[in-house]
Amino acid sequence: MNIGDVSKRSGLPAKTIRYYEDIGLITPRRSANGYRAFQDQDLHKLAFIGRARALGFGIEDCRGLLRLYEDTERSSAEVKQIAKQHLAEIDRKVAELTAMRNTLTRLVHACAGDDRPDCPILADLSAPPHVEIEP
Amino acid sequence: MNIGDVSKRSGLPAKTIRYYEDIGLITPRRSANGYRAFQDQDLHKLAFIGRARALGFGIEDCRGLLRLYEDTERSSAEVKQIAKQHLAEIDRKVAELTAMRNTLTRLVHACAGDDRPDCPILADLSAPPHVEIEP
DNA sequence: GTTGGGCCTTCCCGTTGGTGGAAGGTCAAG
DNA sequence: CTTGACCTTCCACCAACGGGAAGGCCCAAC
Repeated sequence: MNIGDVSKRSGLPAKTIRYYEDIGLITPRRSANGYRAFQDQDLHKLAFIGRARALGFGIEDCRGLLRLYEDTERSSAEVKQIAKQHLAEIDRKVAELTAMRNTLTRLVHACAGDDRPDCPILADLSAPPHVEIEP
Repeated sequence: MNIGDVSKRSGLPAKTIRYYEDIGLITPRRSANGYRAFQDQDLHKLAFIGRARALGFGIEDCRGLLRLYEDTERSSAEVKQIAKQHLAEIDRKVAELTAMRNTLTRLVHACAGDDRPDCPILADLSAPPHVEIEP
């Protein structure tokens, strides 16, 4: 398989696949002409990485998961540990975004959005941050 | 005011303030010794940017908001437009993270997390993606 | 006067996870 | 033989800074 085939089958852009080789996630063989010669194993790994990335795992997490995947002596606890940490990070991000969303929603609702210059959004950004104590 | 004072008062790292000057968000004057000489106006702008950044606005949005802030002829509709687009982007990210969170939570719960190698998380990553049907 | 420490300056590299493009080699069809 | 679709490497770029080096400036203490 050439990189184009693998790209189609894995859903990953060829550039990304080359990048993954660069950083040592995969090590495809080479044909005599210098082209990368992918095997099913490589394709499988790339699909694995693609799914891990789709779940938001970082590249180093992917490397760790791949290593555990190939290690039949692994303990599921190691895998779960990585996943739990990532889950915590996601929760952190969701909380951060939700806080932004709350404030922004309030501001957007408070803004008339007409021809006049008066704007609660700019007022909020320019004012010293006033605490929200909404019981 | 030197950069250290402005850093303390605005809560932004000195590095960040220099960066904001680099990209043209602020243009502080210079003292004879080459030090940046900030005025209240600069501090005010930086605080504005800091609050906008805290709401997740990108640098270019900040530039736009700052321009509108200084334009007394603005219409609040322009401001609201930027905020609404940003809000939509936040919603998109929250939805994405929530989808990841759902899958990950299910997988983490399904994984024993013990000494044995059997792991539903790795199984899911290595298998073709199976659809999740939402009721 | 000079030494020390704490500021300040610019400059360049590193981050994350790739994407875009240029310059050039390879291969199969017509 | 040429064309076009592949493939290769290399270099540059994105956001939004952070780290650290090398050097200048300033003020107080000795």
